[in-house]
Amino acid sequence: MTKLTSARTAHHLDERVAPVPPGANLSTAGVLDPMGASMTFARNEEIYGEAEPADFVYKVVRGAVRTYKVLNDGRRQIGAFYLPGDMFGLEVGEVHASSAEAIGEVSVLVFKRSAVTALAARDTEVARQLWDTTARELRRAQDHMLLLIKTARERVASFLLDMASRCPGGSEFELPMSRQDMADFLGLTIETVSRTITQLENAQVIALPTSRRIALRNRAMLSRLTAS
Amino acid sequence: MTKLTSARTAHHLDERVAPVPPGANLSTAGVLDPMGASMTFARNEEIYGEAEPADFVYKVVRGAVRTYKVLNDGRRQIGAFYLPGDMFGLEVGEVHASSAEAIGEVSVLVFKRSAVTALAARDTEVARQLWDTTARELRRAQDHMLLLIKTARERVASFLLDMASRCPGGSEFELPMSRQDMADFLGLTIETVSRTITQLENAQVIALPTSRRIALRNRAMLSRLTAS
DNA sequence: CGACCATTTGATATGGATCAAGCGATGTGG
DNA sequence: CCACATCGCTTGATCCATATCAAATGGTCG
Repeated sequence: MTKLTSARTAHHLDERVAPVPPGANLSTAGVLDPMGASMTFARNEEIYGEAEPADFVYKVVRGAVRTYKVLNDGRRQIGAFYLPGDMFGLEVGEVHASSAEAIGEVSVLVFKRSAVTALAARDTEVARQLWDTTARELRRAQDHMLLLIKTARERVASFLLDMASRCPGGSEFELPMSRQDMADFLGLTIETVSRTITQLENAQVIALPTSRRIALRNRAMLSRLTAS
Repeated sequence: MTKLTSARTAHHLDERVAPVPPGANLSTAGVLDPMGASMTFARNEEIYGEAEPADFVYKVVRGAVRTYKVLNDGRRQIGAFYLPGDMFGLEVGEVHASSAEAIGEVSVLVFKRSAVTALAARDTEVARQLWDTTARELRRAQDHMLLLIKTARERVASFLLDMASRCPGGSEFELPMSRQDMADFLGLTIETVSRTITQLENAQVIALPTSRRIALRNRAMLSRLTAS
């Protein structure tokens, strides 16, 4: 795992974050999107920190984001990766449960949480969608727990299939994150991740046009290696 | 980990599950409780299965419940233990994300999900509480992920402190679950759990009046062993 | 008492971590 | 344009925490 010593950067949102009108909704269509302020973050820049006030909610427009928690000695667990179209940073409590960082250059839409929850108080449908967003995160977290009891090969196989389904490009796609990020997501070391990927390549299950680019060669086999 | 071959029992709720009147709420005070039907389950009895329709929501009255998921080869990950006062089985989607079983003899209150969500559609406060319940589960799951990257000793220490805070009796309490359940919750084997507990006992950090009964002797040390 | 089940303890094996070095791509300054 | 530092990734050698296999112990209930 990585040992982090953490540097902290703060961001202050200007007043361009408009109030949200009644009647809007949060669906994938992004009806809310025009209400959000656009912001960009540099590679490895912190978007928010764990336990900081959760005043904003985010939606990825371009790039990728990681959320994570760290133990007192710096071991890091990445809880999730967010890709374009994904929402993150939504909390019910007053503070963020994890930290969030830009993986590469990232642009996001930012919404005032108070505006979103105010809208939910008036519109039942919006309230349901907020709840649904949290429930989806919960299911993801539960699946992640299951992943963390698998073998290294099973974890990597599961991860690659998941990324393949989320990245544009079908069976060939670009990983937005480093091997270290993958390792901290999967609960493995960077060396184990690297070796496992090499094994899969040798077994013709995948190909690696570049180290960040994955081509699925035998999806059925990969699926089998997943342990469901 | 346990290898399960799974036996499946179904339960059918009689018509004593009453509709929920507007104005009630879900707080710990349990204003909703009188609306729930009481049911009991025997040791190891299934309460619901993964992917079954999530028509009911439950609240533990007496005993303890485990929720879990299994891999295709039977490895089991227990997602959570629910003790008296805890709510479980609440889903946003149509089906349960995990299975649930009674650990010992358990009695629960059962609510129709449709009644609860109908209430939420009329009462903003109830809607917020449902969302909050899911968000609390999410935070728990995120903490659980973090636990799964710790060492065996750290996991066991974290677990014992968590149970101590949730069980009545302060620094001496009864574990409701077997070593196997603990192992499947912690992502360890039963042998490793047992040995680790023995180590903690030898180090005078805890005492074991019986194998199921834990007395915390040095909470500060246990806390330190937690790795935060 | 005797059977059964949960738990502990012991001996050994192993998957993944750790420590260490090499390699290739990218960028920088001379 | 090239020497060379840097960074991300891979590969190799060894170690160790935890799993696995096996057996003993202890508590519970008929």
